[in-house]
Amino acid sequence: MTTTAAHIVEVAIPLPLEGHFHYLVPEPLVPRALPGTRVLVPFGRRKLTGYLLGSAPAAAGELKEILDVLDEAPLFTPDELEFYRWIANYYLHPLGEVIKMALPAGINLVSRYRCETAEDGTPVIREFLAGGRNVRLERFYAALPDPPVKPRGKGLEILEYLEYLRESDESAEVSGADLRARFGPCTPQLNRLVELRAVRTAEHEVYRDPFKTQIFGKDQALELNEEQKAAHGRIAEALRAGSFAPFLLHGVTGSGKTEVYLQSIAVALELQRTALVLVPEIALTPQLVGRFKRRFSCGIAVLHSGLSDGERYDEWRRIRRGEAQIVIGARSALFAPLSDIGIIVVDEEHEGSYKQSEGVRYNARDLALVRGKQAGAAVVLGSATPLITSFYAARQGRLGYLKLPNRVRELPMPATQLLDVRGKKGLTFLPELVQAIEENLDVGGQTLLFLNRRGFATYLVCEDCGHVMRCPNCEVTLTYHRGKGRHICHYCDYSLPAPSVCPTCKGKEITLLGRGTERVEEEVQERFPLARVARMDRDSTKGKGGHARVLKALEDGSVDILIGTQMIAKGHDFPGVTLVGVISADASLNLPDFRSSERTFQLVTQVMGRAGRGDRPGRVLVQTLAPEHYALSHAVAHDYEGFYDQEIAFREEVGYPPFAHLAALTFSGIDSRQTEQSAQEAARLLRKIKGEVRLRVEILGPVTAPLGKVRGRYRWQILVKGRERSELHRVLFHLRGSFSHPSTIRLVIDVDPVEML
DNA sequence: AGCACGCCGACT
DNA sequence: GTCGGCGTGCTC
Repeated sequence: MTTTAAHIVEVAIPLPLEGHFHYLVPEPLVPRALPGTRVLVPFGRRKLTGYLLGSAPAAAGELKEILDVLDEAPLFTPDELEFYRWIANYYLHPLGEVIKMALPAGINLVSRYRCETAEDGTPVIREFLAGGRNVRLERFYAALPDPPVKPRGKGLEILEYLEYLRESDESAEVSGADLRARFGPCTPQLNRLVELRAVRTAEHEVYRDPFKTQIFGKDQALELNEEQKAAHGRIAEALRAGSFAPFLLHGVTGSGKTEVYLQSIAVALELQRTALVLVPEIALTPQLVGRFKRRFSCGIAVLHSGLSDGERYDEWRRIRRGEAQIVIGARSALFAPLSDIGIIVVDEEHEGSYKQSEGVRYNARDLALVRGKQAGAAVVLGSATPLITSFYAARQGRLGYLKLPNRVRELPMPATQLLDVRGKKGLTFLPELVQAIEENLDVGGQTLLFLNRRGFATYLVCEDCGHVMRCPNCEVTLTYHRGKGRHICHYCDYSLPAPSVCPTCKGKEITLLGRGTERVEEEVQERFPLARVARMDRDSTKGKGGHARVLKALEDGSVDILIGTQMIAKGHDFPGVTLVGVISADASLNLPDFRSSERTFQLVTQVMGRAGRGDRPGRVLVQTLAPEHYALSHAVAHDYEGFYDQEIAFREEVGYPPFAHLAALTFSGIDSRQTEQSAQEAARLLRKIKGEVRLRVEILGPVTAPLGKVRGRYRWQILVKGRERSELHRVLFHLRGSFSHPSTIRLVIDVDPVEML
């Protein structure tokens, strides 16, 4: 046995590189070089932070030595590492980058170079390390007994205050920031007090608490109805059993899902376990955090991308130290360093915002199941309109199915009606909708008008030659935004000033076809001049608080009619809304995406759910060119089962399996001669698939010819959106004849992990 | 990702 | 003559 063998470690580097690297650990660092710590390593001619994975048995070649161990204690546990490895493997992403993404931002050291001028005037390049931890230290003050001398003036006031505190608590300390808040600027006085030995001082780490100044009241568990009790009972039973148990909580809008979450979490806490709650958007966290703070007296941490690096790091440390038992946040909260998780809630599990689409591409809804499995936790996927995938998994018995078919407090579901707009294309509102809005205004109810198209006109046609204005990059039609006075591409943000001349015939007459929210807002104002009208979409809510401002106006009743895009469909609870009008349900129905029916059903159901949540019943009118489409007919009938049955049948028929989030293509055991054939077959299949496709391409075997950008890699993945389909064809083209020996190419698609657990 | 090495075009 | 363009290759 050699002594050095034990001192070889495996290190993951946060760079887009396959594989890990091995280093020697110098003797003095051995006790500190634990798995889960960050280490500073020489890498090429740079110094980088890597993550120590564990000891390695032996390694070939010359090894470099670790320069330093950067942490006193591991940042991640073996369990967490296992989770990171799962992610790296599933999403084909380097482990080092996965770990970096999972840990709070801004704590890594990297070498940088700086040009300095030496004393003799010659420039020198100095290497230094940038980045690093981000702990806030604050100075605390406490009175000492029997001060030898007392100052006068403000100094005396401060001293008397500190002495007063000391009487009730020997160890009472006050931060400099608190003293300055109380006494105004007083740094010189404080320094003087320390100098006089009347006050002692110490530095402590402090947390930056995003909710510090808010005061929360207390509330109590609400009475559950029968279905809520049944759902809660099954979750509680699973928690007591203590093993992995995934559930789909299918509760109609307004059915009280949150109360089920709260009471289930209470059970987990009683069992001394912790809880993780994921919400789709930052905008929804404050509302929910308030509700949790009123209900629970334990530590609650919040994690989302709206926090500063410092705040996030502080919340992370609180969680790691076990000072928070509940974590609430957006998708990145999935990586909260909670120990012994008992329950993971994924609220509005159907929301697309659970997908991370930059860097490590992951879906927090999927990974919640994986983390839950590893932790032996209950995982509750909650939604009024679950993913087809989830519903299918529930049917197959892979997810426990918990149903809340009724609204709480015996509120009825809104009365709904489809309005056929065929042959009435010029009208924004059919007479029935106009009348319903008038009636609703008369009785003082609020109205939501939903249209999933921003801007003023969505289709710009030249009167003279019929040319349609399109984006030169994306081929999509340009949308006219009256507010900005520009023609804008909603795909890439390319824009032209308006009014524009026709690019082909230089004609000046451009007809504005198609309606966006801007035009609907204008029409509503013309038609209902006395109504107070507001608009909510990406354009009208730009900047911080824009979103909250519109919602506040709706809440306090200063808006009668709100026009908006899907933003208005999301989980807000406004008791004053009694009428919902869908201007056109067709925009989302005709998107080139194999999930357009699913999306439309979800969107229409969600927006319908905003109606009648208060004391008065709600009414919904849906205008469409396709009233017999099953997504719409089932939505307005509140017939979930019917819709899911039909959609699952459709998926099976067209070959988009209902257990896959994306479409599936698998090619295995292909040798060089079959490659061309398979590329052609893949291209043919891909033409049939609409929407987004993520392909994992694995080549097992030697690659002998250049493969464009992917040369030298044996595994990679490509995400292909509709308009990038040609990019995939290019890659597949490159695959042809690239293998001198029989190889295996597998093109695999994302499958819901619940199918694999 | 960086950073070096290397091999060709337009510059003081 | 060399400065710098980015193609290619490597990092324990």
